[in-house]
Amino acid sequence: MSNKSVTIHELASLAGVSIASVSRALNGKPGISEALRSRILSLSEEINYKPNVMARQLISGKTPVVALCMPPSPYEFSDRPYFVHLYQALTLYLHRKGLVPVLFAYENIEDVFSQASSAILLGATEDDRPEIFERQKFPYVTLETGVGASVVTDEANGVYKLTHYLFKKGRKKMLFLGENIDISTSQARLRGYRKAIGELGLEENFDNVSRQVSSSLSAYRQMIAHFQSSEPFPYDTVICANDELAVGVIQAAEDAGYKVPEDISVTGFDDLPRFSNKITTIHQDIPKIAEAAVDLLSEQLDGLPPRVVEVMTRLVSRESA
Amino acid sequence: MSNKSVTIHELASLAGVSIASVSRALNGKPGISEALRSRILSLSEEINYKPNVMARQLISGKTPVVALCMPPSPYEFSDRPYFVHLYQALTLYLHRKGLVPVLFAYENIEDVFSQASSAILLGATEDDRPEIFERQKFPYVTLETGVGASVVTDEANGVYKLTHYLFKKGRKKMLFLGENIDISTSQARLRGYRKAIGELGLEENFDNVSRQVSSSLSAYRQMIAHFQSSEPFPYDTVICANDELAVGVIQAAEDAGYKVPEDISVTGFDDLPRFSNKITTIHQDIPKIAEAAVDLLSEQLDGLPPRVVEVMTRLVSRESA
DNA sequence: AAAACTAAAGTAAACGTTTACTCTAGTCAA
DNA sequence: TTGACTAGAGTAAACGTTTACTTTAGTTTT
Repeated sequence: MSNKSVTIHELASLAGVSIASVSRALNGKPGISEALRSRILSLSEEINYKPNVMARQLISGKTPVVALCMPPSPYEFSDRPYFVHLYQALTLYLHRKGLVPVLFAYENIEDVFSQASSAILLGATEDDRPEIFERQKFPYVTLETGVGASVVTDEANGVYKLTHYLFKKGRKKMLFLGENIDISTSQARLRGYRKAIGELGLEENFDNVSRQVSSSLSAYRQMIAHFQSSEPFPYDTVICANDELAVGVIQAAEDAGYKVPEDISVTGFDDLPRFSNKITTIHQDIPKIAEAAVDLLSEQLDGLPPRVVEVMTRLVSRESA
Repeated sequence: MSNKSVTIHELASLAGVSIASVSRALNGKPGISEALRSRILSLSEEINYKPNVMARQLISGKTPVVALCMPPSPYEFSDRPYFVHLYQALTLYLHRKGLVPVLFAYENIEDVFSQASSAILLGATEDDRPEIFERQKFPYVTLETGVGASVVTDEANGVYKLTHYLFKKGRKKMLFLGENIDISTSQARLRGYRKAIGELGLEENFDNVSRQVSSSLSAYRQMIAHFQSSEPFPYDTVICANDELAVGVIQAAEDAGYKVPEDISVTGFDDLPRFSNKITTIHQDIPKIAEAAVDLLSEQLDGLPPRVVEVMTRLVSRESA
């Protein structure tokens, strides 16, 4: 475990060639035989050579700034805890790759082109940012869109498994509570619920919390209204599209005199640390998502064709269901 | 407006000295006369010389990573919209100074020492992170603590002015609604209220929302309870310690049949874009705060003595009061 | 007044790459 | 067979700093 990292010179002398050849091999530049190129590439792999980012920057004259483009503010909130965790993981992996993260608000999208050299788009499932980037031929990666270079999670499958799990636990009357159901990530979650409900032959019920400044508060008010209008409450389970909604639902249920999970089971989605001690939810592997996004971005910068990476979710059973 | 930025060579030849002398002058290194040093410094200022960050990094062998340390999660929420806006502004200014931002969760504080070379501590008014950093002699800047290198805002004065403003508008029975009143930033806001109330000879009333997963929801429930226990509501104004609380209070008031601002005036604090169309609030100049924090950090890295910078707040009058 | 020291300045190497330019040897056309 | 061409390799300059080392000249010591 040497502290000093290996340089292009060492790699070159190990391969018995000049540093120019190594550089050409590594960067896919012409002027080198395929035989030598692949020999250098595998040797580089073997001794775990990582090009020094600063030397590269110095010669190219620019810092590789990656714009972390936050979601449209009122639509999907940029400060949803899920996104904040993602910002954190992304900055870490970007830094490890020698890329410099800068956060950009949705409103400042035009600045991205002048101030950054690539971008990761968060919460871009519905807006037209991908088109703008496409038109500018600006390298970018999206999350959850599934087109171009994109990281997606098997959200639908997560809810699907959850619904089956709840059924096995004896739940029969399940309500799906979505938020901003017109955006595709909400729809994916709903789709998973629908598929399971169909297979189980149960009645399908869903309710949509309209976008508001506070998800928890909106869910709370909606559920309170529910409890007041129909007594007793006709469902034994509320499947929420995210953890914040679940928090509001649980609070509402308790305020209305119901016991969770005895009277009503409540589930979330995301498994955010803030709530993680209580809620049965579907875990998002945020570090893995971030890592995949950064890898895809590197590939974009290397001119490789875009691809879609899928990250799996995992059911986490806790006390709310 | 030349595109190419000026290098140390040009500066040196303009001054008629060698680049070594320039470097020494700029970095406060010994081996140069005071006369020459100040001449170079002022010339450098004049032609707006900015040292190339990448060359510096290359020679020093390390990237200047700045840890953006998020607040303790359950205590002050790392995803409070105020902080998210701050992250954004901070990454921008750090990048402009050639520093690389990486977000760190409160839990990962130990990683900071191995992965970063300086830090900005957000929401560090109560926890012991400053002490840890002090002990490690690790360069850092805090927000709102007022000790060491720190950016503070005149929060108390903001609420003070707001209270006077409301009084002028004819309001007499004002309730202050704080959140986590044991943390110093909440206390500063309360202090401003108290001072004004004392001067005006009014009755002092304050209520504290205990920390919960959702500020808006907690405020909402607390106000609903208020409305139910005492009818009619004994206050004509609710001064909230932040915008999120105000959202909950306004919603609660409307649900309880009160009109805002006719029956009850409600004010916030922070002036976050998400709410900015409606709420009378106290504006925080987030870009200026971020810039000041980054400047202080640079000074720390240059070995300058720590100082406290104060950023002013501004009353923004809108329709909720 | 010469030797020894020292402060202030300059010179050049180094950091780890990329790339323009040069060299070599093999291939091809005439 | 020779000259022109070319693919594949090497050499060295460049990017903009910092810093170890050297030089210069002024000051002190004896």
